[in-house]
Amino acid sequence: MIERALVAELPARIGQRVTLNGFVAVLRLQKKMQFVVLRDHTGQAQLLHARDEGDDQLGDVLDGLTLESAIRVSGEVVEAAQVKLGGLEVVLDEVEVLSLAETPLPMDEKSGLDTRMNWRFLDLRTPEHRRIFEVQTVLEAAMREVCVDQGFLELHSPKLMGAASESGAEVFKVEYFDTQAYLAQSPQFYKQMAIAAGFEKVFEVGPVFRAEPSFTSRHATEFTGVDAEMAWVESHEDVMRFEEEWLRRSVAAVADRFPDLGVVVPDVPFPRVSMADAREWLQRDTDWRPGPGDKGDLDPAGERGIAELVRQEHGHEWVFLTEFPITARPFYHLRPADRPDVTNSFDLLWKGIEVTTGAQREHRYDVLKRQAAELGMDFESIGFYADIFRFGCPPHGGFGLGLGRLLMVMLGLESIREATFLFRGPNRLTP
RNA sequence: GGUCCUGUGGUGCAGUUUGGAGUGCACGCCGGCCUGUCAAGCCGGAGGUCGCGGGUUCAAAUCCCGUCAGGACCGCCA
Repeated sequence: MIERALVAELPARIGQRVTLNGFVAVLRLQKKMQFVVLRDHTGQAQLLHARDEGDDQLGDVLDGLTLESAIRVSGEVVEAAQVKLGGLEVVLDEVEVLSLAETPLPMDEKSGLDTRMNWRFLDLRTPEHRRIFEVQTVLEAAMREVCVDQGFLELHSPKLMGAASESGAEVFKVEYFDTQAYLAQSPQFYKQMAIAAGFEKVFEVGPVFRAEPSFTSRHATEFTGVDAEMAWVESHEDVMRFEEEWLRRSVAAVADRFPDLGVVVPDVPFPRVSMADAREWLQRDTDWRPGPGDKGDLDPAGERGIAELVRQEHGHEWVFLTEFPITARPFYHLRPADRPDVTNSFDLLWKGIEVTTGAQREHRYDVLKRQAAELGMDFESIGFYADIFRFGCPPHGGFGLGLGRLLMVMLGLESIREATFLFRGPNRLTP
């Protein structure tokens, strides 16, 4: 393979002949002077060719270029203070068109999000869009590193299931030979199985599937979930203490690597507000009121409202909402002995967007069975799940976090579609 | 699933209220001119079943009904 220079290295290679690979970002072809801007994943650089009067094959090749074509070029790197792009340019002696782009391009930087999604591979050539996934990579690596530091085992639980995983509602059905399978809505039950297996602390980063026709800027039918579960917890407070420190370190890793993003590394502990207090606070200090069909929790407007109140009072972007009423939580959330109307549970909001749900889980077989029955569920029919609690299961708790949502809030993106390599929603299965 | 908004050359828009020839703008595309451009510039050109189907009308991008697609908020959630 030809030794390839990257645009970012060019300042250190002035006076040398280099070979660059990249896309054609700009063409400014004049009669005598031809300028091309080449873009690789590290930056953009101006290429220059002064046309000859006579036979000029190189100039002819440049004349045939189109925007976004993939090219390989060679030439000398020269200092050129007048060049606005980095004060240097490459004087070409060789150009190879590796793949000529058709014209015109089906989208440009002004295109709407849906058009951009249709041509996502072109959209992602934009440096700012690529950046989202550079941030994701650093964020995810940091999350994994903290977990490994803390002795967590990484799980890869199955996504094909014989029975619906969590609530039993809104799961995708798929054909499975001569029977039916479901796509995992959450690794919830498998994380709990790992706890029963004595794994102590586990986490998983993987796809989850939701068959909910949700048309909002923060929902997807397939997204990457980051889940963690810990054994021997005293309450959900232990889970929150882990999560806030885990996030502080993970966000710090991003802020460290990408200082220009202006990401605020949060202080710990994060503010905590019980659901009951949050509702009271909102009704006292804002015009928020419970809507019809109120279940004792908050709607998105309430979540934005409480986040704003917390920001004013504590100067903090994050808030744990705790002690959700049992009406708003699934049967397996643990209810404290002294307050049977609430659960040892929490949501975590960042800038008013829900990024996490967590809880201490009910680990006592008989209690779990009773709570399931109260919601009209036959606990034992959920197959293997009931068995987890029959042969000694540690008290435990954990949480699930939406990676795309976290990125979306972190980068101030308008939609989770931007924070997802290839978005999947109710009306989008391609590309 | 509910409510509201939007579909007009390749892209992004204006035109729709008050019906009158596919009218306009920016970018892109094609051709010409152009020694240093850098949001290149100047001149010329091509490119449209106005999302789709039906209706009203002498006449529909424009009004009405249906339908499809997209968006915002709600419900649901991460």
